[in-house]
Amino acid sequence: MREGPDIARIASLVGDPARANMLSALMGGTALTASELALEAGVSLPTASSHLSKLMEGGLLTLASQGRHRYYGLAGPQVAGMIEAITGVAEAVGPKRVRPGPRDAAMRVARVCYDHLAGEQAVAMLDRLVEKDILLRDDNEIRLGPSAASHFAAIGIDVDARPRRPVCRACLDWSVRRSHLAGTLGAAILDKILAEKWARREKDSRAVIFSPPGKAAFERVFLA
Amino acid sequence: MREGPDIARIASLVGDPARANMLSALMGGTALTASELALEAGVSLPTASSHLSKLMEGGLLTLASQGRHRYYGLAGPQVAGMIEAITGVAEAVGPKRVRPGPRDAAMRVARVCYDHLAGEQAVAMLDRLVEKDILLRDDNEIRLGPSAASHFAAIGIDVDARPRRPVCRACLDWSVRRSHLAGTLGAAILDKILAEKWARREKDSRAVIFSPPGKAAFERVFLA
DNA sequence: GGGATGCTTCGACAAGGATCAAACTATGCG
DNA sequence: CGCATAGTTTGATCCTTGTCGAAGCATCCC
Repeated sequence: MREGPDIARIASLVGDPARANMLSALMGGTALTASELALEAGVSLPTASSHLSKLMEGGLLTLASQGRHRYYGLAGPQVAGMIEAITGVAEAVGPKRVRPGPRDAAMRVARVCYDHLAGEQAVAMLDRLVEKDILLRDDNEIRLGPSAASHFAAIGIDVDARPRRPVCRACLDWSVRRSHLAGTLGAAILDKILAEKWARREKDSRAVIFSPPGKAAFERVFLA
Repeated sequence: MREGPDIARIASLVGDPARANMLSALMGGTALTASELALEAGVSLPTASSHLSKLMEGGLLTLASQGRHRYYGLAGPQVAGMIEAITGVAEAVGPKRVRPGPRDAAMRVARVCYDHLAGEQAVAMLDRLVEKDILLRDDNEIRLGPSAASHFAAIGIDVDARPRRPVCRACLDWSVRRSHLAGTLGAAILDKILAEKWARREKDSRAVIFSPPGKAAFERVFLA
């Protein structure tokens, strides 16, 4: 018999369809209320509430009360990474759709992963940043290269002013099956993409749609 | 309601304690028989068999029949990565022991991961072997370098005479969160460590305790 | 062939847990 | 204060699923 971290407990929390849907919905990065999550999961409000308290107790969610609204969000990037990993396996072993829908295709190109960018574009970006030695990659650990501070400062991102979370993190991409950039730097880059209106978020989806000029700008800055 | 990959299905497969124990047992990369897995999970053989067929149907395992033995193994590195991610979350949110016991500390330094060494020592060893180009690492794939055969022959390990399983494999370490060496070579190295009495196994635990001279010898051979 | 071993299937049972309606608490608004 | 909205708790129902004993296949060894 094995001892050690109770992985069955965590996995079974994700293993209920209603809870899985809630967690997927929260992968968009924005915190949601209990009723929104109930709708998202397709269950009644009491049922949703019960699930949410279980997820809270399991440490997978955080709660921010604002008046009579209670906003639930993912507990952190590690939880988001786990959901991505599970999604990847589900995608790989799941029934192959004969024809992936258009939204599906957009998701593969670029999507939000908790608070940063994922998908082909994101994987390409990390590759390029490592290739240019702006970031230094060692296994799953990513560090800033010597030129990182000045490089990101030039595009308005201050890599020093973000103390709490790790600046860089590798996050496995379920569609490409390689790593993309997470951490505060990943979050800051997504912020910039949206702030500059290079891309917009698809309503009710994690897909991120680049406009043609936005795509060009993004590639000039990050893939050049 | 969400559509997309059925993550609840996959997570619920991992979400049963018996199945979770089986999957943890398979994280070493060694394929195991149904009876071994039943023992590992602490359930009867019929129960184990039922779980195994579910895991197979879910695409999480592969099966290799050899005569009347049927060896179950993880379906691939992606599945292993998912287990690792779940383990990481479980570790993070799990009950914080007020004071990690001495055995816990020992486990972090060195432990058995089915048939090879894991923990800080093992991660350091793989790093060093790659640094010296004895092993060639490419993301999660590890191959023998040109000098590998002679290097290991010098310490009594024949890297050629082990056909069945892959010689090298990266195995993610849950305590260090980086890779260590699995595969037949990893197994052979652990054998040597125990045969030379550099270390002993703690009773009823996975911890591996080095004696002071044993530690020095290990470091001389593998970390120099 | 016959017996032993490894494993799966069948059948029955028990337990856990997901679900919702209804009642209850809390916050906001006028 | 009174009413509306957001959310949780309680209780009852029902169904899924994990569990093991016994029997059934398959493979190996003598």
